[in-house]
Amino acid sequence: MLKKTSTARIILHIDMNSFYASVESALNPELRGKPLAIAGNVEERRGIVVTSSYEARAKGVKTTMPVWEAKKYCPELIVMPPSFDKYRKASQEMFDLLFEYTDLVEPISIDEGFMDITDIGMKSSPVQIAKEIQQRLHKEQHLPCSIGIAPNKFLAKMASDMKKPLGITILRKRELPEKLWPLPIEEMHGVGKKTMQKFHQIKVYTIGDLAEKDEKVVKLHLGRNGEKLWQRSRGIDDRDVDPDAASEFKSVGTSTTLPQNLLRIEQASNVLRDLSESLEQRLKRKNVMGYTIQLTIRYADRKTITRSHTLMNPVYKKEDILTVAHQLFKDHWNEEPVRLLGIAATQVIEKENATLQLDLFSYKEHRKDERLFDTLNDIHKRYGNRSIRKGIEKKGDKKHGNEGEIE
DNA sequence: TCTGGGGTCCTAGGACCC
DNA sequence: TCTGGGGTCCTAGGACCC
Repeated sequence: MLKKTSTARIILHIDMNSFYASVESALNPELRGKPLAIAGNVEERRGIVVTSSYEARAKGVKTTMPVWEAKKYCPELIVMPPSFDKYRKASQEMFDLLFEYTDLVEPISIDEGFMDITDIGMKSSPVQIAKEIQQRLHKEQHLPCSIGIAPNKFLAKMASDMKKPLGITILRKRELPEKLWPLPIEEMHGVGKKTMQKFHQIKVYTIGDLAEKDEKVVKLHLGRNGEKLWQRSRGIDDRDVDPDAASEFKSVGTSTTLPQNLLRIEQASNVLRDLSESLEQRLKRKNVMGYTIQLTIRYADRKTITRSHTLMNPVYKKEDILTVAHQLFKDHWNEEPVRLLGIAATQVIEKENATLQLDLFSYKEHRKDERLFDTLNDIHKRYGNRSIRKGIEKKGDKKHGNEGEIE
């Protein structure tokens, strides 16, 4: 009997085309066939194109382009603000359809995901399955997608990119020299501007150049990331399709580019209050709490700093978030004009688990020192995390030694 | 008077513990 | 007399992706 690990896998990468624009067109047929862009606050400076229809792209409209520039290329451009609730709903329906085929679906973002169809390819071929999925998404939900079929995630992802919109591309290992290797190195998933420059320095301009390079040379110049990319360029990628991977949030954050640069602490306080409120809403909806609050400040020159503080107990309430964020701002703002402010909760934990751990913690610590229930008040007084712990340990030692310990 | 907002992962140093 | 070595947590920044 063959070992399961030695069996070649069949992985699909489903990539929705111009997702936000497609959802708008699906819901409003009058938009179909027209140049459409989804963009943020059009009046203000943050108005940039998030997604555009293929009709708009044909005129030169590109993602991240400011709206005024996009309109220069395409005066008849229809510009709509994003409606994330609609997109989330459409995304849910899209993934529901994928889950009809297998449980091995891993959502990667709102508009793309992997499927492992190794074990369902008996009755029909992988291409037939991909075609059926593509046609059903198109007919039932009016949403176009491209699909890549390959023996691993990396190649499936590269394959789905090769033909858009509504493409289906198979990428077999033996086809790498003619299909993958001629591509410029910056088209490789995981290679951005900086990594591209590093590759150019060692005369790597295509994915094929990388595949043929000595692994040691690549490692020397690019470290572990280089090693990983070298493997990928040769079609090696063992990562599993993990349906649970995306369900565990690691951080939740919210940020805003200000209409005008901000100069006074009172202005910052108002913005931070709004951000804290918005973050509370989002944490509530996801049913999570965070141990660490992180503040982001972007200055007028776009230099960006992050400062964070980890708490003894996870928080989600806007008052608690604001207290920490405000303190971080006071401690670290260099008084130069601020372009953007953001607050994120990291070290995130599900609320039920948090409550459970809080109870255990409280029980355990309560026996040592009642004052622990005032953790957040302590933060008001600008206690650091460590000083709180230290203070309590000392007190506990004096009072009862270690007798309060459960473990 | 370009360049949003949501994330993830990785690295690296210092503190601290054993 | 000279300072190990492994492990974890916290913090900050960088790179990348959609």
